[in-house]
Amino acid sequence: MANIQDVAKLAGVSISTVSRVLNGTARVNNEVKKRVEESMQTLAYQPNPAARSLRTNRSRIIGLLISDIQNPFFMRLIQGVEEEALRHEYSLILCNSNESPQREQQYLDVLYSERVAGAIIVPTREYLGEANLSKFRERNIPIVAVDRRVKDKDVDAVLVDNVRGAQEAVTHLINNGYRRIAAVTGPLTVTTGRDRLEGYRRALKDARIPHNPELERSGTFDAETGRRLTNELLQINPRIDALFLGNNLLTLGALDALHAHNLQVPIDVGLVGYDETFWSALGTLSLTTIIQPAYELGATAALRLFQHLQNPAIQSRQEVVLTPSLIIRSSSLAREPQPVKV
Amino acid sequence: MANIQDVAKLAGVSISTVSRVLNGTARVNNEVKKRVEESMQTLAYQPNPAARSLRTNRSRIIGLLISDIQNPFFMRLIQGVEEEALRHEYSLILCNSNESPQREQQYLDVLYSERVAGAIIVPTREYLGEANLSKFRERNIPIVAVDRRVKDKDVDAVLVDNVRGAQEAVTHLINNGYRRIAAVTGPLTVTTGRDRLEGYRRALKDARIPHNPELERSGTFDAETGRRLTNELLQINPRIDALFLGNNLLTLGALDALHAHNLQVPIDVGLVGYDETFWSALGTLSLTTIIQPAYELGATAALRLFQHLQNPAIQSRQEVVLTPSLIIRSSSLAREPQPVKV
DNA sequence: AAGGTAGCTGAAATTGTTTTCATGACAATC
DNA sequence: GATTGTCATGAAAACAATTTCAGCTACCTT
Repeated sequence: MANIQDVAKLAGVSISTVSRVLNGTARVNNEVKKRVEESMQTLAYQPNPAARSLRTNRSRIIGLLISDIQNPFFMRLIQGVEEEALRHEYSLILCNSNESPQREQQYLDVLYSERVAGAIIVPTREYLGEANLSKFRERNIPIVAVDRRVKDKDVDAVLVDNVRGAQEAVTHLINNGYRRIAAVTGPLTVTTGRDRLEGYRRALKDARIPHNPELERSGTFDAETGRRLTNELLQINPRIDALFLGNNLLTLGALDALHAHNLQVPIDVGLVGYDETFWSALGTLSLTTIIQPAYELGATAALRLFQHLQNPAIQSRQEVVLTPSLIIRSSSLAREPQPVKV
Repeated sequence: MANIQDVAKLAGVSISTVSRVLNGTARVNNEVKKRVEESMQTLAYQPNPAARSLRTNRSRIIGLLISDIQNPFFMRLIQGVEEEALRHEYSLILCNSNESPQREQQYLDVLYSERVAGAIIVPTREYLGEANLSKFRERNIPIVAVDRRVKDKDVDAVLVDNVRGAQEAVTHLINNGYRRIAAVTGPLTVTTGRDRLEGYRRALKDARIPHNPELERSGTFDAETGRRLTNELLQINPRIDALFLGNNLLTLGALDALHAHNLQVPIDVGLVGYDETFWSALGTLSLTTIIQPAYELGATAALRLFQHLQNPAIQSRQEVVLTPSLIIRSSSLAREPQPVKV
């Protein structure tokens, strides 16, 4: 494997000059430059990233720490990050915290000690912790939180407006005649759980529907939880007439529970889900859902990270909020529409 | 950030000794060792991976190059690799070729120049090419192909028995009274496409059902293709009575096409899919499918890779073949069972 | 003609580790 | 008592790049 010396020798220059051509850090005579470039070509020279990052204390790798690799939503997000990284000629270290703060911490340590150039994180908790942040800050490694906000100061975030999404979803149910609307949301320790519950409440409030805590359930973002909580809700009398689900996997479990109870969607129970996914419109299934721009979420976070990398001087914290949209299918359309004035 | 010198100074030894303690490459006096370890503790010392891999020409990172990050099947596979990597204290660079050989090549170059310790690849083509392989071989970077076989010599592979899976699926349809069975499979340029078609043919042959090329369609592994090819198959007279699908996304498209034609599964058309996934048993849907051990596929490939890394002397090529299994649900059970003797 | 400057280039230091080679201490062998 | 061997340790080289500093032209200014 050719190294910078070989290139220098072949081109008849010093390694400094080769380095300058490589990085464009200083002017090099055009002819010399050409000769160097030819030498790099013929030797198929590729700079050694280890030597580089040893010297510069920075790699061409960014870390992506997500919370659930099983969730299709995050696959889109990963893809967004990945494509943007490819475009900027960075590689991507993928880490999966599995919603476990311990594992998240473990991976933060890995990313730190690997000296990644930057990190994009779907946090599992409210704070990443000043201990972590100051370590990264000290080494000038930017961090961008994505999908979920953290309370730490100075952490950039790229989010979707969850309050708005949920509010829109539930308002849609109300406008279509549903009144006893229950909600199954994610953990209240993360903004995607809390904000969507908040949106649900606001929609009810705006429509002057009394708030009933019994109709609110929350738990972890998985199908089993969706099934369990939906089962609980279905025990309640009088029966709920609609269900708002806080993410795609919760929806999956809810559908299962409804089917087990022999309840038809939307005739017996209206339904609006969160996250557009493979099975949203599959066969007889036709779910009204909130679409999140998952790909854009990832791509935007990556772009923000690269802004930091290209201009380390940027200090200001930035919060980008993308807008979800409602796609109306039949799972929410069995009652007489009864728009409520707000 | 403390470096090895700081540790050495604090412990009152040379850096060589610290290195020896760190790597266990030679005996160190117990007391000295203890002192060194304490110093590492107090300084929160973490070895610099860049310096390490510069010296050893090997990183603690492995590359995973998959062909479609959107497919839930690969998510499970990724998770298998990721957990095994974590256990061995390796990080994972994730690359997504998107079934494009160009992008695959691009990423192979990235992995090579990043000096990954090893690579796990879901190939998009029949050959990785001797040019690539010899480069990796020269630097002693092991490669393991996963899910799909390549024809190159000396590439380890971890596979699922696709012929067997498909054969089992189609035999099951036959045993349950279906006779005009069509197949929609993936691209014939990859083993997961070709082998499953082969399994389909063998099942028919074993049952002495005449082979009808018109009932075989193949295309890329996505829902749109599944829909299109199923639509084509539904034009044929007399109508097919069952459908075998070559992967999860093809199944998704097929279900859509059947629904659009107002055909009921399994009454009008029996169906067996490939890959167990979120929507296999969702509401009224109840798909008989071939389950692939996706997680094990990834974990096994990673293990094989680490075998190579721990013992670079291993030369022998190994092909591990895992066994798929059939899970019977109602999508294949509307006819009178008519077992065929084989 | 002397001095200053802009533009290129090279030598050498630097980064943090692993690894080779050398050394000294001490025990075992003849 | 001389020689050999083993063990623990340190000094220094090597890895491949970036970066600082200094030097050398060639040209311009006064």
